[in-house]
Amino acid sequence: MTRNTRQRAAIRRVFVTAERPLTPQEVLSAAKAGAPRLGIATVYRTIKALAEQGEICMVELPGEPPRYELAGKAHHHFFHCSECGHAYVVDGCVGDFELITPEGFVLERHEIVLYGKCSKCADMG
Amino acid sequence: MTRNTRQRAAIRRVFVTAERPLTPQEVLSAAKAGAPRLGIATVYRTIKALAEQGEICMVELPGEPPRYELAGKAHHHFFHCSECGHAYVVDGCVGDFELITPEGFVLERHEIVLYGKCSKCADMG
DNA sequence: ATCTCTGCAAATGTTTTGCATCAGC
DNA sequence: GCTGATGCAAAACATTTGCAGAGAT
Repeated sequence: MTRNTRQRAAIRRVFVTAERPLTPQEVLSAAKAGAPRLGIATVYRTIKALAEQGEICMVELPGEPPRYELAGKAHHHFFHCSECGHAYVVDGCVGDFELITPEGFVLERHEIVLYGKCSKCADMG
Repeated sequence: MTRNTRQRAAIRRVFVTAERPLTPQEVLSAAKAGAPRLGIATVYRTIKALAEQGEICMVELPGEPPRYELAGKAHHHFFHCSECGHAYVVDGCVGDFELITPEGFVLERHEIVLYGKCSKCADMG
């Protein structure tokens, strides 16, 4: 990750302007605007490198391929639209999860995933 | 799904006795006790059929392959042990998720996933 | 000019499918 | 004996890796 190539610049720009976590395929499509001959292998390699440097982080939702977003955001979760399939950021958090943690288990982290229709898809339906 | 074969009986028995959701590979290993020449393709096909009939249901956790468990249980979530990788059932639920649902979004369903160490792994560490 | 990065294509790992054979009914 | 179910092997699909050549410094 030492050289500043056209491909990497394009991929970084995609993450900076994205409003939701993106799959590698979405990154490829979007970054091709700035680097037409970009290949999927380069996307995977660059994502891996950016994640290792802590610039982006992985977002995993149940039954979905990994997505990636800029790192350093406040604690948040996601709303997964059953219509368009996009994952939207949901700020904040509710619930005391220690209450349902079984005896003897050590709770370190939690994830909440909301499902339903996003405002766009709810309007259309 | 009309014939009652040795393989299907073995796979059904595995789900009935399981205390946590199982991956297809885990089902294969466990069911081989009752059907030695069982192949992974049969496991996948039988799981699909049992799920379509509503006997079992799919459990998807972030970044994990699908697991399956007997259907018809009360509302519950899962605790995913970062040490042994098993998914444990967590009964009940906390939090009012409407509170964090964005304006205009329609909330239909939610998932909570807890992460940390299960009692066995916590004892050893 | 050097040496990293890229794109292609082949390898990998998981799930699905085709097909000849086996076995429930 | 029919016909659905099985096991094997090949196909499909997403991700990773090898390698020769392109390009940043």
